[in-house]
Amino acid sequence: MKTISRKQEIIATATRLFYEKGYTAVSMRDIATAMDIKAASLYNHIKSKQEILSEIILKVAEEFTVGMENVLAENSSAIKKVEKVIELHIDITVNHSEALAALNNDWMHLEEIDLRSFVKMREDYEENFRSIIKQGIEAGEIKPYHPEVILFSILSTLRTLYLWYQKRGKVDVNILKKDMVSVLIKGIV
Amino acid sequence: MKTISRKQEIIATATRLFYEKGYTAVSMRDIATAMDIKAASLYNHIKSKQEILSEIILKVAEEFTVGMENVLAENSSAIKKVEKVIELHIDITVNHSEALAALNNDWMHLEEIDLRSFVKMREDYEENFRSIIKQGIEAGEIKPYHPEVILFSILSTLRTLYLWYQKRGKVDVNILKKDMVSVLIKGIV
DNA sequence: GTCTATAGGATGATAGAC
DNA sequence: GTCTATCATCCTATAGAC
Repeated sequence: MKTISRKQEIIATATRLFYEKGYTAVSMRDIATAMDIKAASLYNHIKSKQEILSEIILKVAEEFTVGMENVLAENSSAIKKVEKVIELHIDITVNHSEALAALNNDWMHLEEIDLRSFVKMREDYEENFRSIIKQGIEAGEIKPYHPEVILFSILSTLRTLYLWYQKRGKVDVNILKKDMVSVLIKGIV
Repeated sequence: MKTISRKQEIIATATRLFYEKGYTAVSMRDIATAMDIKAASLYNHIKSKQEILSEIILKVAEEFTVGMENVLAENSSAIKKVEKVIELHIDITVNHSEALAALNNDWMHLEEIDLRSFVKMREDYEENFRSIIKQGIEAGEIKPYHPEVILFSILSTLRTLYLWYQKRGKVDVNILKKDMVSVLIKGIV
């Protein structure tokens, strides 16, 4: 078992503080104080505040991207793929619930290169999810509602799941998956 | 037709900027520049930055509170009440889409008195919605899924509707209501 | 790897002239 | 009602000692 590096410790502390107050409202002094060191010491491990944000957001964004690619690579029905996407969100929520606050609310404070990279990943993700739903409708597996409404309705629930997951005190993952799949899917099949 | 006061102009400008970058990332200078005046001039109309935030958030929060009271006062089925709640969210989204960003993401920066007042309203609102759903389940109108999952799933979609509404370019309200009600309700009845 | 000291600039807010 | 000038404080980040 490797002990986590000082850099990872900084990122973990920042992730929690960003979750509580948002990126802009948290100062380098806040992060340092929470670690019982001085703000200047942080710069021995990271090069800027934006780098911290970038590491938090892009790491999780890449997990979504890889997860979606795996779902697309499957040889299964559209409805089964939607189920897999729901499970992907739940797994990431369980493992990185606090990081999702930054990803949802503070992505616009990324520096330009990272911002472009993030927006691209998010757009691709939505587009992939959209085509799964459209294929499901064409195949007659999913009811012919406006695909955009279905996409938005499922995605907005999954994207804010981290807020609820924190509040409820870490429900059992498998029960969560079963119930979420029921509620989100039963309405559209 | 009364022309809007300078104070309302400040609030409208701040609402837009808070929507784009978040409360903490927007300075009084930013607000003033957007109005083509100097930051010091703002203080002739408002007493602090937090007062602006408070006016934005509490005004909309009160609309939700009043709207929910009207729904509860109705003599109708639980499922009809859920429909009315969905329509309430859509109406508020259409009329105050930018203010909903502050309400969703910046409420924690309210000063203490307003913070308490806001949290109370939000908790009461959720509790009222929860009991409508529970009554619907007891009456056999709503499927007996975990009420918390139903509550969260509907509420998180409605709460982030403002993001989607902005992006889609102002869909027709009545079409939006019909589609949202279908997608959100059909899964649980 | 952490510290003190500090640069250089932004921030919310006030005082007082016009 | 807006301005200029300014205060006191906070901010990110760097330099250099230990």
